[in-house]
Amino acid sequence: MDLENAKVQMRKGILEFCILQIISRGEVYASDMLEELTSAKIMVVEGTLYPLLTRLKNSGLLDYKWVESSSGPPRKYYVLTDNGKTFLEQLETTWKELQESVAQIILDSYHKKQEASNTETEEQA
Amino acid sequence: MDLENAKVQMRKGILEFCILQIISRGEVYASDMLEELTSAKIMVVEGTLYPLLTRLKNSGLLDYKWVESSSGPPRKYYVLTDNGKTFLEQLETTWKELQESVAQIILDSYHKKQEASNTETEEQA
DNA sequence: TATAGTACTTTGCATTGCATAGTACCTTTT
DNA sequence: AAAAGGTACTATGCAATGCAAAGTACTATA
Repeated sequence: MDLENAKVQMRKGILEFCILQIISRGEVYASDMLEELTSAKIMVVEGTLYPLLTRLKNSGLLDYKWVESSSGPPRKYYVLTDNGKTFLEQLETTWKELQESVAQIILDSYHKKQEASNTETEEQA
Repeated sequence: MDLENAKVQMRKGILEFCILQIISRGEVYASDMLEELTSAKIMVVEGTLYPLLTRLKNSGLLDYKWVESSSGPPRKYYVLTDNGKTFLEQLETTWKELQESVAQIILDSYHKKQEASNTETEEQA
């Protein structure tokens, strides 16, 4: 069982949320998104990002426009559609709920270990 | 783009962590794990849980023993191995880091929207 | 013109949760 | 005793998504 794989799997499913968040700041193109993610210590590769952007565009959550670049090839700048904004809010709620769920499990584990520890102490006394 | 699917995808990758957490409390069998997860609002089905338990056992993170039940068929009680305990700690760190990463992205989005908003105000003045 | 850098596209693969079907064991009912 | 019901576990095809890698396209520089 591989910690690196666990990190990858944990990342799955939240990237969509993170990308929509980043795009919600305003027009942005793929390479900048990658930098933002990396800056937040979420390492993602282009083979992941581009298909994801395509999926989101095809689902009507994103729009894009081509913008000529003064330092290389043209860039695809993405923005959220209204549907995208709505969906992002829903994802934010979902993410919060998930965090709370996990926190509850951790807290319950802590309490039950305390209970078990107290029980053992009583048995020794 | 389906919110329910997004929930499923967000769940992927963290179930392993949640299950190890639950088992870290002490011996527990599958149905009780399902109840604990459901109680924390993480809805998981047996077709997910059992293969996961098998994978964790095969990876040396879990051990189990059969216990006769007074109210039905025998049950498989799982416990963490030492490797399992170590790995769980690593997963807890990984989860925390992921939360922080997401929080940073959200915070950056908030700040950048603020900047954009301030810029627009200045332009109007 | 060739090379380098940048941006985007494509695709096979690995992993994992879901849905579903099925097996097995024990208890209760007929 | 046999059948039905309840509980626990097993197996598998499928969908979804991130990774790794290969490739295309555009622009700037050598």
